[in-house]
Amino acid sequence: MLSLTEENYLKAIYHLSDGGSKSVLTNELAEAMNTKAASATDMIKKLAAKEFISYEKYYGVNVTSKGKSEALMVIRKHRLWETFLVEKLGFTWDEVHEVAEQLEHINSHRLIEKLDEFLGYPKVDPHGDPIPDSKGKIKLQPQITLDQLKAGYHGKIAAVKDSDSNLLKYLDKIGAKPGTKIKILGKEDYDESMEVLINDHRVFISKEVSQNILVSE
Amino acid sequence: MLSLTEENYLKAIYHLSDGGSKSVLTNELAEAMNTKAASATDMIKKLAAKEFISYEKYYGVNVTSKGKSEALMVIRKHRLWETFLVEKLGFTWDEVHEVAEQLEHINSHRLIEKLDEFLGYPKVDPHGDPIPDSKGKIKLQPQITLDQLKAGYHGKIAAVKDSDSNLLKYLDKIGAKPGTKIKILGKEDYDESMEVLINDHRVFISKEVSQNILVSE
DNA sequence: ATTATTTTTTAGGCTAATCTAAACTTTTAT
DNA sequence: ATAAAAGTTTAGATTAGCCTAAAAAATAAT
Repeated sequence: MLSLTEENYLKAIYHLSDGGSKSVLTNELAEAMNTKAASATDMIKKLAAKEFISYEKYYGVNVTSKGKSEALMVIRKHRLWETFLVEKLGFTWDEVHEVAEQLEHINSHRLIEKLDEFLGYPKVDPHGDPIPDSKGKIKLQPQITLDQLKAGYHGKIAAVKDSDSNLLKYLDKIGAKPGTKIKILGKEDYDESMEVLINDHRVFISKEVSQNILVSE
Repeated sequence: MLSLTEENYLKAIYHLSDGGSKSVLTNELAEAMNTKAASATDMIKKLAAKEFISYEKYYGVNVTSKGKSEALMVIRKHRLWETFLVEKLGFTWDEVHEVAEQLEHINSHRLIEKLDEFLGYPKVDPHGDPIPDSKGKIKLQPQITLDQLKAGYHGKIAAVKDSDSNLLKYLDKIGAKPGTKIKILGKEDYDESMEVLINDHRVFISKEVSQNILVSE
């Protein structure tokens, strides 16, 4: 059984490692957790002792398969709760993250299965991120950010990065929700800003914004 | 802001003091919290310093009005979550306590108001206990336990004490739910066991059980 | 290839919540 | 009214998670 803090560290490691595909450095982790490197080292040792990660001094950490499934369960809970907050309680998608950060640590297998059922077994959360199933299986979507594409591209918004509430508010304002069709009308070479078509509206977006929009097709 | 542990101690003090109407002794509190008296003393000092309780050495603690409203908010959350678990997720009433103990510590004013709305502003939880409103107002029902009454009494089950899951399972089995009519057919002087009529069924119950059934009228 | 810089780890301390054992108060019993 | 018992508090340790400062290792720069 992991403590709340251990769970948060493990989740951060999982995300920073892109789902376990690369190793994570102590400083990266410390920054993500808003702590100091010394604290991260302490926690790394603890998680390594419990075999959720593997760790070679000075060379960073890797998530074990045990760690992966544990992290995926936390992510499952987080995303199911986010879905609940938006679908059932009428939260806007920029409000949910903080609360879901708390709810994801509630420990009850039965609760999460019942919640999943209540929500109708959703496949993605309100930001378009896939929800791992009860076995921890997750559908990794091809993650291309909009900024990597050229004028003329058209496709669908698959997801948006859910880090910052202000960004989410802005994306909501311009109609950039998962599922919406999007087309790049033009791209400025100088700063990589672009004009896009969303819901028949022409919008100018900066590179900073286009980096946070994930598209498919 | 209270820590999770402080919140739990305060809630226990509130309950042990019958909503603030009597003082609570250190040992009582320690037992309720499954800790030792020394730990209870430490926490009592902390809560007293923060003015949630008043405390005179060796003579027990009393909840302040600040403490009362804080405790009532925790109880509000607990009972709303219990209602959610039963009404929306299909939990049985004997399963909810443990999970609600965790959920009651989620910190989000908005969440609890939205949840209340989603549930249709319920007045009582699945055990029949009143739910404090958003201002902390609670409707104290006349709390008479069945064991204090005599043969011939008839009335309605107002609530059941929700301490023990096994007791709740048993009460469910004999049909003793809040709202159900109940009549005392006979009472045995020797051990105060009684025969009662619930839903047209005659049931023998021990004093231990009748002490956990609260009736009204 | 040595030195300088950056990164990481270790050492030692702090706070919250717990414990045991000892000291102190209050209550009960003779 | 004093001694015994019960209850409470204090003193001193422990663990988890965090910190700063110093030491050690890896990387970069001359």
